[in-house]
Amino acid sequence: MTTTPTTVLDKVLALSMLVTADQQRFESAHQMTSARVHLLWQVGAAGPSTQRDLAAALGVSPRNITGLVDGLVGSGHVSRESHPTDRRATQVTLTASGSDFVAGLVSSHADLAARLFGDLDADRITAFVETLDLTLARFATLVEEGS
Amino acid sequence: MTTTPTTVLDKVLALSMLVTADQQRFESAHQMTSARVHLLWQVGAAGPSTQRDLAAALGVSPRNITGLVDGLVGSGHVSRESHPTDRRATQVTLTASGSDFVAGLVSSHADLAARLFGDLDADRITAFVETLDLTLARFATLVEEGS
DNA sequence: TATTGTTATACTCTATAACTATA
DNA sequence: TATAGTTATAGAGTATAACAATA
Repeated sequence: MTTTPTTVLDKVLALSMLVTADQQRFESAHQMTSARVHLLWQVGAAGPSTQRDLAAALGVSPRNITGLVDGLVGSGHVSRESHPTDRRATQVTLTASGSDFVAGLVSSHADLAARLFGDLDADRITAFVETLDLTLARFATLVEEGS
Repeated sequence: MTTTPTTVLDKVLALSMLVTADQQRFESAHQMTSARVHLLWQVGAAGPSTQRDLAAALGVSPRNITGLVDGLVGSGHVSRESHPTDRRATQVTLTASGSDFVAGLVSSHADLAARLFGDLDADRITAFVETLDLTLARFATLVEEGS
């Protein structure tokens, strides 16, 4: 029985889709959308950020950030604070409720990872990660060739 | 150096995101959106389908399918044919252009898979797929417990 | 009476372009 | 002159609810 490259890729994508479905359950349970969660995650990771920085980090337009922040201010997850040195800019900051949400997100992610990979042999994990690293490195090579 | 389960999961997701980015390049090169590609892929896999069936397969509302099919009829990728036995229903069918597009999609996917996994040792591939299968099986267990 | 697809309406995410306030 | 964010406008994807034609 030979395993084709396409089969391997499809299994990776199947796993990823299941993880995505899990995230969506978390989101709808908290009446939150993916775009807003992404923004909260970013602010949680980078700390208070200007909308400009968030637009760059999320790869969307500044106008889009305005709308997402509007929604998250409305739901009480973030606040707009004045920038200490640049009066044009605002700093998007997590509220207590926003911090709680991000903490829940992180722990839900860690829980899932632990239940998926926590019981596997150390050797198996090592080999698995090695293969992933090889593949990710190969992607970088492809991008160089492609562009 | 210990590898945490979260690190493993994040690498899987990183690979998946790169694949997704590759798909998006393909889509924008063909002036196509993910939702429409998904519908075309489904029709390619299942053959001519009612809009009802497509709604169920894609997990979206029937109304949504109406809009997607409208767009794909406009771009010439599908046509609405009358259902042979049920006069309420329409059958969404690939045109020649739609079939070409799906064929391109399949070969692009296979190409990427070959470049990512084609040169790896057979042993490494076997171990990798085994771990993926273990993890996917574990997901099924989680879902049973969860619901 | 139930089902298929459409019209009506609305919300979220996304984009570009023009504008205001600052730098 | 350039930059940060907003208003204006538009389009795609998504949803529910009401309705027509057909089963």
